[in-house]
Amino acid sequence: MEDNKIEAELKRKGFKITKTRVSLLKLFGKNFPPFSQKEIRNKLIKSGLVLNKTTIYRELAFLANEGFVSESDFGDGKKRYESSFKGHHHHLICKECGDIGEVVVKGDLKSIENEIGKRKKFEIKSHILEFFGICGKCIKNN
Amino acid sequence: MEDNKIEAELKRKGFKITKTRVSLLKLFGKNFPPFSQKEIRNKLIKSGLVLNKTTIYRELAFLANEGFVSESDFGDGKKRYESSFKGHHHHLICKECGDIGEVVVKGDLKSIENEIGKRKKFEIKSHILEFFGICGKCIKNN
DNA sequence: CTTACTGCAAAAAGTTTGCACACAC
DNA sequence: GTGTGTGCAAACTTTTTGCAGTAAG
Repeated sequence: MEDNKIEAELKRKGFKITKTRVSLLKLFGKNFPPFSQKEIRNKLIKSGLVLNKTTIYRELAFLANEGFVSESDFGDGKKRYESSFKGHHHHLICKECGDIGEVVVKGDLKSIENEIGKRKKFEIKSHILEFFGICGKCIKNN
Repeated sequence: MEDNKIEAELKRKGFKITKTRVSLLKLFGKNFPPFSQKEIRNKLIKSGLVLNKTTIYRELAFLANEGFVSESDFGDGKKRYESSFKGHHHHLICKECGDIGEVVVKGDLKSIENEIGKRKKFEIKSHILEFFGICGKCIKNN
């Protein structure tokens, strides 16, 4: 979805087009990895914007609620945010250099979930799945 | 592994058998779900022990480091700890009642990892995988 | 008696809240 | 002008650190 369409939808719902909102949507448009509030804020500051961290937290929560942003968690005590329009994917987190890659897990996971659902009588609605290891670059450098 | 063997191994390595250590190992022996530091501490307090939270954090980190405890994260801002001797498994977290079930995901995940490793040139060492949804009990009650 | 372990208080680090003010429309 | 959005300070939650004192062996 392009930014204009997003803005139109927000307007239609009675929300306003503010500089925070626009700058975040723009940032997320640029093929952004899942970044923390702090990283996002620093990016914005570098581009000349001054925004309070509270504002960023609130706006990220808002955009997540509206379905434009998705949250992820790598188990290191902070939330990460990225565009929802990338489609459902998981991450490859390099323990050596911290680099974050994306990976789409093919149908297999769905079938795992179906099997578990039946076996455990549990209706699975969502999941967290992240992979940790060593990226190609770091394997070479060893 | 029984507690006596664990204690023997710890002793061999020059560590001491303290009341904190013993009480945690006992607690984890009893088919315990992944609990947070606070929950663990409350359990211990109910059983008559008084332990400082710092001590518990430190001991959990120690036991995790020694391989007796494993950590998990459900993306809600706190770590959870359970016995390593349950074997590798994942969790079914009910969004309705908070109940935590366990599930062993069969070989499929390994083959997914192998496929991703080749496709992405990434050496996968570990993963986080947790499922969220509605448990059988809560489905009935709706 | 040695050194691993513990408790306490304080600090970090991430996130949330309350309230007065500002800005979009 | 109305209601959404923002900034600031302060609170809250989880986790970590420093250091003096305790206890296991």
